[in-house]
Amino acid sequence: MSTMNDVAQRAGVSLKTVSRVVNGEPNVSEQTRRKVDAAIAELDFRPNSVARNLRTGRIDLIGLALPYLSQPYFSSLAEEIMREAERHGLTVLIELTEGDAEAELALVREHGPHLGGLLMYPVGLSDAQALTVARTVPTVFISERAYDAHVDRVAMANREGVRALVGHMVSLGYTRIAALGADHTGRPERAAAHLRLDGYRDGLRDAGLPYLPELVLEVGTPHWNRQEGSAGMRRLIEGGIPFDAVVAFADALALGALHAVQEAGLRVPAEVAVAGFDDTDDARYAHPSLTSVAPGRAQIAREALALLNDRMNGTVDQEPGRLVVADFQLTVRESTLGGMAAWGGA
Amino acid sequence: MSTMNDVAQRAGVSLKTVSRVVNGEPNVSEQTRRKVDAAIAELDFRPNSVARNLRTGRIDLIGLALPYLSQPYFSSLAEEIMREAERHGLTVLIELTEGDAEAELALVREHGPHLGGLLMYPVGLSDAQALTVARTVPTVFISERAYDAHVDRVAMANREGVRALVGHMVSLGYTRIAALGADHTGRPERAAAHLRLDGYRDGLRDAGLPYLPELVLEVGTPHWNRQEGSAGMRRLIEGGIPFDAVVAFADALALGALHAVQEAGLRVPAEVAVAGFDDTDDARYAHPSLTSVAPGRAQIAREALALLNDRMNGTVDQEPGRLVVADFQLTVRESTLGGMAAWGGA
DNA sequence: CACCGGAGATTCATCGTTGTCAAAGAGTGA
DNA sequence: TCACTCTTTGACAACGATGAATCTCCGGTG
Repeated sequence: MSTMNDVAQRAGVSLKTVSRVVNGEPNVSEQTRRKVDAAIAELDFRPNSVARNLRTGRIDLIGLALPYLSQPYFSSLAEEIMREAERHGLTVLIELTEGDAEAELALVREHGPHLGGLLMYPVGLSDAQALTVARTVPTVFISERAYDAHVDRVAMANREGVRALVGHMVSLGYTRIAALGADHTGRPERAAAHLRLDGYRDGLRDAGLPYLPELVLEVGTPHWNRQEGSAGMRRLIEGGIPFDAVVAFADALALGALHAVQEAGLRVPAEVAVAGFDDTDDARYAHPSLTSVAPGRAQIAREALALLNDRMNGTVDQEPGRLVVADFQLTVRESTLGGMAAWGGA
Repeated sequence: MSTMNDVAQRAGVSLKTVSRVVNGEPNVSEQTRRKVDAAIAELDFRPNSVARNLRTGRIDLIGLALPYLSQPYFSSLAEEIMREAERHGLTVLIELTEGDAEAELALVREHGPHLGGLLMYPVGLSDAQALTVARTVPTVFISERAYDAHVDRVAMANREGVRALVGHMVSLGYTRIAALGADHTGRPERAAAHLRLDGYRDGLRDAGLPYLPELVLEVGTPHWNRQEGSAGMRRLIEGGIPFDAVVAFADALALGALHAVQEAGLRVPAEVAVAGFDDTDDARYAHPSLTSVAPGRAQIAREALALLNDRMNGTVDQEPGRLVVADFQLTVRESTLGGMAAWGGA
């Protein structure tokens, strides 16, 4: 590992001049610059970011706090964010919270002060705690839950997305549309479920269809998975309640529902249409491929980093928190259209 | 952000004494230690790891280079590794290579010198390049491909795992067992496929069954996914070749196969048994739940970090590379047993 | 009583950079 | 030629911590 000093000696200039060249500062003659560049190349010198960070106080390392990595939505979000961060010249440090408020706070206490910024998908954090986090380190939350007005947040178009999904179903002639994944506990960490249910109601209202509580299925676990989806759907089927479409609030639920429906001998989409939310890879590869709301992951990543960048540069230091809602896309596949695309098509 | 200096002033001792206390060094009186601890608590002081790293040259940050995060095997591996690293007091920096040798090298050139160590799941790296990487930074490869004898590597029991899987099938009475996921290109980056095929042959030989080339299905893409699994299985079915079991070399392939088999009207496992490799969550939640070889992810994480730790401490500096093969477990579920467990069990 | 050993604490230099400030050279106008 | 810019360059301190060397007591010895 060569240092700036080595480069300086080799180029026959002072250390500071090398620093100037490396950082593209002005007031270096073309000739010197070339000499230094040559020496840098010869020694394969790379500035020591540790030392640089120490000196400047700026850190090009940002944290990304997620509950899990093993769930498709989070791993693909992480991928997008890492790609976007690279464009900003930032390195991403992923931290797992397992959805525990304690861990979320501990992480911030521990690493927060030594991170340039933090992107966090909070789960257990209360309003007050979120504020604490944001005061420790420049933070942008990626969350469906509305926090106190003083923190920045990027969210999905939960409500509009499901509304559009219902509209899509209606336009295809389905009228008894079940909702899968509702939550009636009202707990704030289930905000996504609440908003999506609102969207479901909106969609029905748009179409002049009645809201039928018996078509609204609550599921149990805190995180939506296939088992829950399948179990919920079976309850509906066994209850003998007629339905011709299912809007699931997550792809995992939809995939579970798909199974239960097919297991019951119903054809998808001929007899029952199924759609999900998240547009994960699993949805694309399902059989039949699953219609889903793509929440604009790339845009979420982009916006989150844009907001964070502002915070890190102090551009918006005292502003109240900003909220960005990403655009969504309705990705229509076989599970609501039938026979139009080969299995596996996008 | 308070510094050691602040703590020193507050406690009325020298900066170095604070350093001693923080690092648990001897030769500090109990009384002083208490004073310092109190000051640390009052100021909520946390040592600046950037400065510490600069001074000591030791870095508690290790890289984890993976091709993707969005594939279940990798994201769950990453989770395990992060958990294990925490136990060693290390922080993990995940880097994505997209399976490109160029990116793998670039990453090492760029970040390598400033990382304490590196865990890498190489894809495109040649033998010579792997050695280059290992010389840049203490490295442990997690890879099925055998590299040059001078690098450390942790691998799965590819061959033994599939062999056991075939044995399991045989013990249940299946005799025409198809292999899904073979590779005949011989390209070294497909080592996993080669080893698993070897295991398949071993299993047949153990049982005294003939190796039938028409039951061995090659798949196309570099990474195994459901579409490929399903396409391969359909070729087999349409070819009219009789079979009563499928050993897929990856869960994704097995899930695709499951669909194709069921689509063809065959019951699993009554008429056809299906099993995979990797033991991902998807396998557990599939319908029927999928028998799979669990490659010992936790052990892989543990061993990889143990090896890396040695390298980082220079304990084994000049030794030739070491190879650890993790134990595997055969996780038997409905897709080979039938009717014994409720869906989603195990 | 002078001397020694050792625990407990301190001072000073240092890791590899960047910010500040001053010095040296080059060019300009009077 | 001199005073005065403006550009280019360098010396030095500093970021926050640790390692080496040193200093200060204090009790124990001969």
